[in-house]
Amino acid sequence: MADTAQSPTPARRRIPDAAVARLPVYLQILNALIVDGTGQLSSDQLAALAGVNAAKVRKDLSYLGSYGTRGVGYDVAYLVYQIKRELGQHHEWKVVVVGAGNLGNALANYNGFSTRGFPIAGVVDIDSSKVGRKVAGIAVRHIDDLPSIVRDEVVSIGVIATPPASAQQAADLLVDAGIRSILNFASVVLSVPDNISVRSVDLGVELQILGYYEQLSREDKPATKTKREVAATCQ
Amino acid sequence: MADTAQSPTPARRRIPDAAVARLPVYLQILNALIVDGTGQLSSDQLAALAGVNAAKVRKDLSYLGSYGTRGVGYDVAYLVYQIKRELGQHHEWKVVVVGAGNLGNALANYNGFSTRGFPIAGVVDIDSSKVGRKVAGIAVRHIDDLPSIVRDEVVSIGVIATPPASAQQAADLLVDAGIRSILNFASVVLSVPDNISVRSVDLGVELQILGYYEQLSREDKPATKTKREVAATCQ
DNA sequence: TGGACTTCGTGAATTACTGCACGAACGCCT
DNA sequence: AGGCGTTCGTGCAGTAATTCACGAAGTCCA
Repeated sequence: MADTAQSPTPARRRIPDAAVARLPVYLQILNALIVDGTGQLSSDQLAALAGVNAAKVRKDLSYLGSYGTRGVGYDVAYLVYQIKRELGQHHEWKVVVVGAGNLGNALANYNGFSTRGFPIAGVVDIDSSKVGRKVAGIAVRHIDDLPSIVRDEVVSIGVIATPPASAQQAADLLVDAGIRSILNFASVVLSVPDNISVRSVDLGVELQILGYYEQLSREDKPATKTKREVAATCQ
Repeated sequence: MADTAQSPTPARRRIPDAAVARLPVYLQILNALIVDGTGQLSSDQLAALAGVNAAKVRKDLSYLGSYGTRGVGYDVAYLVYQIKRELGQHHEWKVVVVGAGNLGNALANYNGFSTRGFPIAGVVDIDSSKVGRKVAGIAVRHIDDLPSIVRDEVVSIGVIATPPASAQQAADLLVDAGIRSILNFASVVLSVPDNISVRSVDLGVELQILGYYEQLSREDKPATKTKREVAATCQ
């Protein structure tokens, strides 16, 4: 998925990476269902909502323990509780954003962070002219303050929203400040120590992947279709 | 994967999905090397720069054809040419952005789109008060104009940068307008016909995945380490 | 020219993930 | 209480992806 990522230090206890990546999606769906007042649902229903196979849902959930009821399904609220526990979402993880440009701005203003348990402890930038400016109610601070922000606010995750040329430097500073989990939006491959987790989201890469499949489908259509391919493509 | 993604209609000709996701990364690195004046490089070197295994690099590149020279390595410029060909990057794919909020703004201002062959043909929003405002030199248009923009500008890819509640509606409109590839930044699972490719990037999900591994590493450290896990975690 | 050295390309082995299929457990209804 | 229908949990087979390991093909230099 989302997918472009350096391997996030798979210190795997037991849950497969692929399942870990799906649990937050289930969680998101279940949270929405709670608002709707849904109390129970089956793996079939959840699978439909998540756009995956029902067996996969059951297997993914089974990594958490046996929390379903045969003949009935899963209790939504309880499942939310268990997924949160497994993901470590029972307490908040504070986030610091490096880079107060367009993207940093958008990220700071993005509600999804704080509402999903990742409050923004600070936004820093290397450009002194940006320091002091307010972003989503938070004053931008100078990158030199990074170590003290991380220490004082107990920040766990660093988000890199700098231009590509500064991203490695930002990563180094985050690591020096004691951060061990980095979400990188710059389109460069970061070099970090082995015990640091990095996930990279590169918008350009995502588009290029889409472009590949777009091209593929265009090649397929006009050509005299090979049966196999058509079977896979058509609805 | 960037991970979080609905399967992008794998109408696979031959290249495995996992390799398709890595080719853009290689391309990015190689483009930077051209600027540096590097003419040749080995799979080992490229692997180091991409943070992957050398055998994987060779296998990925072998899907393009046999363009390396034994004993020497790969010609950077030629490799760039071949990867671009395979990814369908020899011509540009136009993009339309739906949603002119914070994220839409950041995306429109993001250089990586146009410089990597994905020029923005338009930005649309449902909110009339935003229509006409300039975003990165482009005037925001009303979402009702979407079909004509897509038709007139020959747009191939739609980017959804709306609030979650409007994302499905945006997807429906994009599909109706003839778009078959969608990059979704809203944190909802979109429901689209089978012949449409969707990739979803959910910032919250990315953080939650990081949170999981962060928690995992914290559990491991203080505990009396199981040898296997330590071997996997330590540098 | 020939031998030493490098590096690619790829079959085969390994590992990870998916999806099926079925037994087990539960609720409901009579 | 017992049988019926539903849905979970999981062993297993199949598929996809990764990694190893080695032969083939090239360069370079004496």
